[in-house]
Amino acid sequence: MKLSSRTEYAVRAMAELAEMHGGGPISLREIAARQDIPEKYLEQLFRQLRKAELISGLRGAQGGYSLAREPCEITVGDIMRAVDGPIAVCSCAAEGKGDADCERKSHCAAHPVWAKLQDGIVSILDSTTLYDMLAKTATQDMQGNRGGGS
Amino acid sequence: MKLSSRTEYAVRAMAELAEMHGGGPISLREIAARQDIPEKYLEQLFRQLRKAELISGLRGAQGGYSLAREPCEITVGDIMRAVDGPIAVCSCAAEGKGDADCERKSHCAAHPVWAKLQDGIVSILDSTTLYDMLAKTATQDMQGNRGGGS
DNA sequence: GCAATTCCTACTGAATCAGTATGAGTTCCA
DNA sequence: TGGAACTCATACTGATTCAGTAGGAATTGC
Ligand code: FES
Ligand code: FES
Repeated sequence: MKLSSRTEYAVRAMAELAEMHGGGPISLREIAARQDIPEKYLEQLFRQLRKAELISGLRGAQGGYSLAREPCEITVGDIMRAVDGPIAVCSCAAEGKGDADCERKSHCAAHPVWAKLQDGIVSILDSTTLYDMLAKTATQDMQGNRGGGS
Repeated sequence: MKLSSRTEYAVRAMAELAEMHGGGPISLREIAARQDIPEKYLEQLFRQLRKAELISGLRGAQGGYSLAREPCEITVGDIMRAVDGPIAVCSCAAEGKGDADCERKSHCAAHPVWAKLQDGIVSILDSTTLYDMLAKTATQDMQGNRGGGS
């Protein structure tokens, strides 16, 4: 029940890209440096993001990457699926599997729970766009919960 | 973003135990057989569930396991934490970590998303009890979606 | 033409995970 | 009283996945 580093990195990098949206393309190197992500690793992720048509790359000197759509049109779920494949809480409750799931499913007490969990996760991920993310970091007061309780 | 087999097995086994709740203790072997889970593996999980005081074991011949509380008092979250440790969507957003998290957190655009996700997951897991699970499998009509496509 | 950059494949070392093996301690029953 | 049926505990292993690296080809601006 944990996010992969691919997802964590990819989302952070995309947020960075969204923040710069509108200007020219930004080099992978710059993003990697600003977010402290291994360059070569991020390169791999960007290739997948590009294949998913979330970003577009511009080769050559002065090249770089930029968003392929508006920030409000890219969700965290999109990013996650691009780098990690379909979202699946467990093999018995994955998205995009019409019928050929677990044979046990019909009489399994656990299945409705996994389905509900899957649904909850997907709906959060799919309803949060890059735009939302930036907006939230700007109005940072709701997160300002510091001062450890004893 | 996937459940461990520990969790999947443990929840299924606990559901089995809940179904039998009220009668005498049930042997691990029987549960393992009915749910098709490797015996020795399940034994390991049961030891953890016992330490977490979710079940209690009775040794010797005719011994076995039984729930240590009522089914409505045991949540899926309890089971999960018992076998897999604290629930943490990522290291930056784990439960029970007051302050010493990621240093990046305060200006990280991704963090609110992880926090929300974490929160959503935990609230589903903590609000579903074994009792709820059994009730849902009883009224199985909402799940009765069969008949292969094409 | 050369420097900066994206694009692509393959590899590796480490960590985690699922599952086994083995044996000791306990209790019921014949 | 002995043994069968259990739980309890620890340690090990093999497989798989994951995070990260290496090396190089193709493209473009200056
Ligand atoms: S084991 Fe597959 S649905 Fe429960
Ligand atoms: S990287 Fe830790 S909160 Fe975003």
